[in-house]
Amino acid sequence: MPLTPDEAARTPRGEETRARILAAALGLFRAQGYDATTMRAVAEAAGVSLGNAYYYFASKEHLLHGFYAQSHADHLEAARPVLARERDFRARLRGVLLAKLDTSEPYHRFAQLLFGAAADPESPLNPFHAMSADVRRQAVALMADVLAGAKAKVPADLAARLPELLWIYEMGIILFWVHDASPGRARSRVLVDRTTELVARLVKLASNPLLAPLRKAIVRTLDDVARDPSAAAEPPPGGEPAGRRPVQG
Amino acid sequence: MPLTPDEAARTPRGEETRARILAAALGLFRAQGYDATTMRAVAEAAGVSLGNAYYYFASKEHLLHGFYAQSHADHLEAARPVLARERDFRARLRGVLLAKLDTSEPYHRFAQLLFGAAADPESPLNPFHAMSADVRRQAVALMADVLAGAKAKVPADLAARLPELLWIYEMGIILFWVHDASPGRARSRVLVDRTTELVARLVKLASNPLLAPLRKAIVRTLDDVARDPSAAAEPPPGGEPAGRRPVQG
DNA sequence: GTCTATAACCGGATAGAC
DNA sequence: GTCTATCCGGTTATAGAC
Repeated sequence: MPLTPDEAARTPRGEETRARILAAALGLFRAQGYDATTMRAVAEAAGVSLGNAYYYFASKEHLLHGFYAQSHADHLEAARPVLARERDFRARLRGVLLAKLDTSEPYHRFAQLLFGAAADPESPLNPFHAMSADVRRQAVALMADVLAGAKAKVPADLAARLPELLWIYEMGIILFWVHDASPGRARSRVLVDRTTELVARLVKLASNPLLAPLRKAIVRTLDDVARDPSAAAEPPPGGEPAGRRPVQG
Repeated sequence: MPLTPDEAARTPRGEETRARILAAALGLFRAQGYDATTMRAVAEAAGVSLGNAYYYFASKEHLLHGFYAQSHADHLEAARPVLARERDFRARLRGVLLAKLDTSEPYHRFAQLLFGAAADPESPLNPFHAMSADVRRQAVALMADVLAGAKAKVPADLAARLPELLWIYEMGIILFWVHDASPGRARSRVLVDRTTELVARLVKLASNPLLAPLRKAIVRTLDDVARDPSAAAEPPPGGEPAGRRPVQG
């Protein structure tokens, strides 16, 4: 049973075929959405057989994985100038989030689906899931950068957790954006505008000695809880379980 | 084209058949999960034909709708004693959330799927979606009750928004719970324990005059944003669109 | 209006030959 | 690595019975 060469040895030709399939899929997803795009259409557009498409991507969902990577790369690129220019925490945060919305806009319809898959813990696409740990780490790292490059003073205990908190906040923004039907997603941009200011004020408040007890309580809770919330059952060493996702979809 | 009698005229016999199908589905979902449960199996377990099952439930997803209703009814029931007994805000909130976890526990595996569907704005199951507005309203109403029955003093502007905020908080708890693989979902219970205390402290702080400007800014943002975040395109009056969910799934 | 039975369509996924 | 053939299950359609 030759499994798909997900991260495994890749020949140059295989690599090219794989890329062609992914590109075809992303193009169709963007043009028609996810459901309307059949694996058969993807295969045809890529000029390969249906079976061959499945050789490279174990399921239709796995094709979405390529989207995450692409999306984050685009985001990094768009955020670069902001991070280079701004030193104010709020300005950095705001710029990075708006960059996220900008780069995601062409995929708005499609992103809804992503969020659906992302909420399913069994899905390999779930950002909490081990397989996507990489994507999540990178997103958190970006928030760490937002913070590190700012002149804001943040208590050490909070600073350790803040990037993760900001990432969760970013997820919330994206969730709103996904549901946002306003023209040009204007309301999402307003939301970023408003809430980044609030976040900045809260972070500033966190240094207030009067609020130290509360801050410490919050950080302690985070510490206790942050031990990988998705520490799900390890996959049995040396092989896939008998059926993949045997129970839930 | 006779459509399914969703809210429409129901004869007693039809009502009974409908209930039998739903019960069969919920049982199978709970026992085997969603994917593993075929519509054919549901029909067989309910003692009806496949066609008949589709006569009552337009799609497999629609069966999930029954779950929301059942789940909330169970929650209300379990929360009743707590709400009758406790007057302390934090105790009420904690009791209600733990009741939610308790009543949801048998459906833990299955609930993951629900969350997947819930994140999809096109899905009729999405709690933000109009079709489920009812379910959401009820959940928010429960939180309003948590607040109203408590002796806590909350500034009026915040009090108006707090039930919704608490509901979002509840959603976050559920999201964590869905991903919680600890035995007996112990970590989720700890999370409720810890965070309800933090929430109570925050609510108490909200009355502090020193923090009034921040509170007002937050409430104003909420007011501006709360104008139905999912005000998606109205469905064309007088009929279903040509294809349902033509683009996204 | 409620229901059965059956056949068919469609698309995701798999098996096994080349 | 790639293909063709096939399976499986959600969904639809039809035709008719109570």
